[in-house]
Amino acid sequence: MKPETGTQHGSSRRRLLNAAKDLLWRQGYEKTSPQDVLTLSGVGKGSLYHHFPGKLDLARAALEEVSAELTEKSLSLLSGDDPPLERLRRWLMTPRDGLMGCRIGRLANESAVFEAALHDPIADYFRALEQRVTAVIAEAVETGHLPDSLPPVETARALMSVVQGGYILSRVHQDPTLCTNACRGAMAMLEALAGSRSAP
Amino acid sequence: MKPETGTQHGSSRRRLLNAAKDLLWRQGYEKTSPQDVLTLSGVGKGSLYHHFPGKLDLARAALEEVSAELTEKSLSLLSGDDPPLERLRRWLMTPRDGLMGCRIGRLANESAVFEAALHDPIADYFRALEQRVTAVIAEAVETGHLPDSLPPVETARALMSVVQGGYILSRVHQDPTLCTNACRGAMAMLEALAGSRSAP
DNA sequence: GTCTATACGGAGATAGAC
DNA sequence: GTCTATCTCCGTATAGAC
Repeated sequence: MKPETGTQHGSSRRRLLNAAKDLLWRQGYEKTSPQDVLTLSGVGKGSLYHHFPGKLDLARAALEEVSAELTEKSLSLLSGDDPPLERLRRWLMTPRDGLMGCRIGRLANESAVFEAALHDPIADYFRALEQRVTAVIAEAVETGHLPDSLPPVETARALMSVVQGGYILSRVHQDPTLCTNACRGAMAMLEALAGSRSAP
Repeated sequence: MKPETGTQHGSSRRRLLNAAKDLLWRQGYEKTSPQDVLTLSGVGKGSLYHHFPGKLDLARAALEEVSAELTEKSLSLLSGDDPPLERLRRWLMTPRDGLMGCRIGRLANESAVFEAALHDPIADYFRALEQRVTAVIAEAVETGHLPDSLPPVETARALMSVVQGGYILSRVHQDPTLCTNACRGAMAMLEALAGSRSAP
């Protein structure tokens, strides 16, 4: 295991990355200044520009780590020997901090993301997640757990959107339960679809 | 009709508001500088601070207009004499510019929104929309167009989240069709639920 | 009401000592 | 490698002339 996990321990490079990951989550890219990262990490300005060419490169390195972590966690939730609907529920209903937002999706509206180097780690996460969710839905359809009128890819995108949009509802109303609530609504739809499957 | 609609026409106050509405949509609040607004509107700095105490107040006034416009448009799409599912479809599948994002929801992740004066117009829109979508879903359930295992509020929040999250998918992959795609997925779920209703 | 000129702080980065 | 001092530019706002 790596002992260099906290914001205040490990090499300067590691502390910068950990601080950047934290601040990118809490404030986003544009709102996070190099000074913020230095203050949180307890590192001097010289170290930052020694290890990274600039703010953008630090953010990219941080986001690559976040993307990998999130991908592993999400795919893990969607894996297992249990029925596909159960796996979907485990992913959809996993506890989320609605007020913080998705560590990756949170950045979607920043210009830097739209144009520059931050795009890749962000898109990678969404791509990997979409593939897996689509596969699980397809499996549910094939095994008769969901009606075959459901298009797997579109349905997967709808479910991913529920999660991302749920964060937005939580932020807008400053109510951490709304994200979970939206996911529960989507889960209710899936269950109703599963229930209806065995009728005819 | 009001002739003062464009960015380059009307009084200075109106031009400032129109420019601010445009830039808040395209860049968000934090990224938009007073100078940006002045350049786009063709107005001088003095006029801005004559009509508004500062950037925040200008943004709030602009967002109040956007919120009202969006509320009227959305509620209108959800109104009519046709069946509730048809109204839901009209709202869900209305054309959207995925790359631009929701003019209101786009701001959810900005700190200023979380803490300050911009909160009210944003929350107002989401509140009004949620009420209406919930009502239409409840009507669909009561009239037998959707199964009564669907909780109307949670389902409404899920559908609103699909729209908001769809914008995020579009932004992340820089593909304007993904937002529509996610909405289509949600619509497919609703239709499958409606279809299953008449079976037993 | 509208403009230009000016002020001040902080963002982002560099220089160079240690 | 890490630090402090320094630099430049821009975001935000004020002052005061017209």
